[in-house]
Amino acid sequence: MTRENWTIIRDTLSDDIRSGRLSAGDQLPTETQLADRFEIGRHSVRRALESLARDGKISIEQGRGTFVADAPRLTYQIGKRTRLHRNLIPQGLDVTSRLVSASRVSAPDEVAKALLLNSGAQVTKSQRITLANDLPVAFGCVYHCAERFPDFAERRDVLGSTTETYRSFGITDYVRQHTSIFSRAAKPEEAKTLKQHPDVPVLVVTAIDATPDGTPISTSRVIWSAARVNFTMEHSDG
Amino acid sequence: MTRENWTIIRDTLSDDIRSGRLSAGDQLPTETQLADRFEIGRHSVRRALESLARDGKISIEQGRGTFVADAPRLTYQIGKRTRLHRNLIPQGLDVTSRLVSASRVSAPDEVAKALLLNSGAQVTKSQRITLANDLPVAFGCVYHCAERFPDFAERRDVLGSTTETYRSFGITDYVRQHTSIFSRAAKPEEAKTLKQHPDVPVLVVTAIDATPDGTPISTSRVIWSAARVNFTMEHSDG
DNA sequence: GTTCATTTGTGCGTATGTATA
DNA sequence: TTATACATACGCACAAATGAA
Repeated sequence: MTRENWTIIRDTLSDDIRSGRLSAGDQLPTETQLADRFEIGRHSVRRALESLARDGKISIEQGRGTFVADAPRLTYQIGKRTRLHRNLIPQGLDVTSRLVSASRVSAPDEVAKALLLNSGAQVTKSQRITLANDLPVAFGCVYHCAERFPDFAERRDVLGSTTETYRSFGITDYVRQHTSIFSRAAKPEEAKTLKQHPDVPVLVVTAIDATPDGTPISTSRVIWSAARVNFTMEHSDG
Repeated sequence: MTRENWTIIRDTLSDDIRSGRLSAGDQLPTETQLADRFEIGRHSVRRALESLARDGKISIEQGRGTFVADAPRLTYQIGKRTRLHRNLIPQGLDVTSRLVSASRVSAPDEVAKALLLNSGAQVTKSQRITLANDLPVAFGCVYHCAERFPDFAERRDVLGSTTETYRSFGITDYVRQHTSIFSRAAKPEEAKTLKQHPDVPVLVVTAIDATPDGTPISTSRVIWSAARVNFTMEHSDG
């Protein structure tokens, strides 16, 4: 079994990145240059680059070039008290979360079920995107019961934190009740939103938050870049 | 922006599978036949098939052909009391777990740290593979302190369950203390072990189990097929 | 056990489209 | 507008794995 051509260049570049011969943000040679240097076809070069892009090691940008990725994989802790900012800021990342759109819709079946509402009840839908050091890492939407939280998205945008927003509705504490995670290929729009290569998969995280007595107050569905996140869970009470 | 060729065949086949026009286990036309039928090149066909394989919808086997996947995505519940069999049997899947190898090694740094042992302490390493309906879904290894659990792997193999094995060591209860999950591309051997297409990513799950008083008793590192699993977590105490 | 047809895997050359600066 | 660099696409050849004759 002889070594395949494309794995040679993949491993060479991968080593160059790990060892620091290529550092974050550096531009790689063009595909044609790599093909010439390694004396292989451009198809093989592209295959190697795709493989590296899928692992988040490089970023391929049409018309510009190929660059060593500069975003470290961030750790996101899921737990009973999942809080975005407490979670990500300690890693030295500049984390921001931006409201993309807010609307009022009749609840899709899964949402109604999660929030214990009648099928088709009115809910608010807030779409948000989360960036770490200006690079998107996740985006998705949160649903709230429209009757109880009529202007959740707007208040959240003004107050700057989910915890504060709930407080403004008289809810002093809330906990994560349920989380599910699975992996799938990214849709083209998702790859674009996350500014990642179309072949990088995404992790779909569905969650339900509730008040401490167990009443569900929100459900969310967030698409994470699989190459840029690492989930951890502590199963104690914290 | 016109539609790309390869996405047409991907979506056509994907629809055929969803609608039941192609059912589990069916053999797809050969790549050449598909290229002829859709009047596109074989490269585009292969690209579409790879995309479907990455999502676990089909299984591509060199020398045999391409088949509609017949394994449903299983749900694995992670929680304070994670138990393999209680977890997977209710889904109507025939779940088996087989010991691949057992050995005694000096603990790698991460293992020593997780088990609160001195660096280089002796630990037992059991490698196991888990199958659902005879198809591999995960494989990995569990480490135990060699002093406290000298023959864990062998006892586990005889007794048939982890819970029973711990009981034989005088431990009547244990809980999941910590879990972490991230996604990466599969290594070629991993793809082979999981009998999956080389481009399907894997989810790496690292965990620490402990007695209820918080003393760690084992740490594990399990590679899951990203296309065949869906993790869920309940954050209550159960 | 060997040979052979079948089917997927790897690889190269080439042409053209599209995004970026 | 132009040049550059990545994206899509086709055709062809040969390698490697499988299974049946």
